[in-house]
Amino acid sequence: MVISARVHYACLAMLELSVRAGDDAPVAVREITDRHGVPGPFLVQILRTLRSVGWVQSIRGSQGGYRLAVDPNEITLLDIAEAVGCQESGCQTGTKTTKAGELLQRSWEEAAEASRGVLERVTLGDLVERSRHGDETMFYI
Amino acid sequence: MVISARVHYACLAMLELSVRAGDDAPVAVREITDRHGVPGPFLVQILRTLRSVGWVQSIRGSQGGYRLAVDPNEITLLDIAEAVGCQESGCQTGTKTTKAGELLQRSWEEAAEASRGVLERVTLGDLVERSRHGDETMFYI
DNA sequence: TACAAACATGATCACATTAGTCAAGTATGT
DNA sequence: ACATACTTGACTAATGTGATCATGTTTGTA
Repeated sequence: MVISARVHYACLAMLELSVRAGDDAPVAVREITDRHGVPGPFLVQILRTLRSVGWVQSIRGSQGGYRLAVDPNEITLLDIAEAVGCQESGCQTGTKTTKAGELLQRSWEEAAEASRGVLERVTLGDLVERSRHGDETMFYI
Repeated sequence: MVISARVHYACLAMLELSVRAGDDAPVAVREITDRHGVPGPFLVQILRTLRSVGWVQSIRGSQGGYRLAVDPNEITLLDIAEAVGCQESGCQTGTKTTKAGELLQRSWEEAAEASRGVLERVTLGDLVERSRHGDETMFYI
């Protein structure tokens, strides 16, 4: 599970749209880039992807922008990461299939599963909640 | 935590050297590449790194090769991954420091920590053990 | 209707990393 | 001496990522 800038930006955008889900007016790309310092044209690329999976809706023309098209409680960080494309750490090398190779491969998969497990337990709704309240939770070490 | 081919190969080599730690003769690069199908010159590069951190010893000349220089029970997969260099998924983007950005960053770190946790609980000794016995353990889902 | 705001789309680029190769050199056992 | 095997440094090719640009289309508003 590699968290690229693309994934980070996508989550920032989805989070911003979640926070402003109740607004009448859609959110312009410009507003997101200004607030979070995300490069504009790059964010447009990412929003296109998010639209193609149906999580955001775009409104064209003047006063246009983007709007969340799903329930923030139904979308997890893992969903977003997978949607905008993060390479799985599958590590497909041309190694012969040996016992050692299999054992290692299994460990890599367990590790990947562990991090996926964390990300699939965090929804946009959770983060909106945390950003509004004091955020005293977490760090259950 | 990205598991690159380099990391995979490094672990294969360390595992092979662990299994044959009791042998009199050192293990030639050629033997590892033949057994596991790892590209030779690339493995040499990796072994150089492993030697620089003191985990393997090289014996030059005819009948030379490599030998494990540490206790297999003291080295974990995480150690090896970090030694041969795997990029941390720190995701340092130029985003402004916003509440949303911080919350996300914290999630990325928790996810990375989870996968590191898995890898730091697997030692070379464990894998040697598993490869010798039937390997009925694991898959604690 | 004209215009500006704002999204749509496709092409393109620079850069870093990764995987892998090559060549020339050095050490050592037989 | 000679073959084996490690040493070292430079080098290449492919890939992915982050990012930009130009051009087009839609739509609200004066």
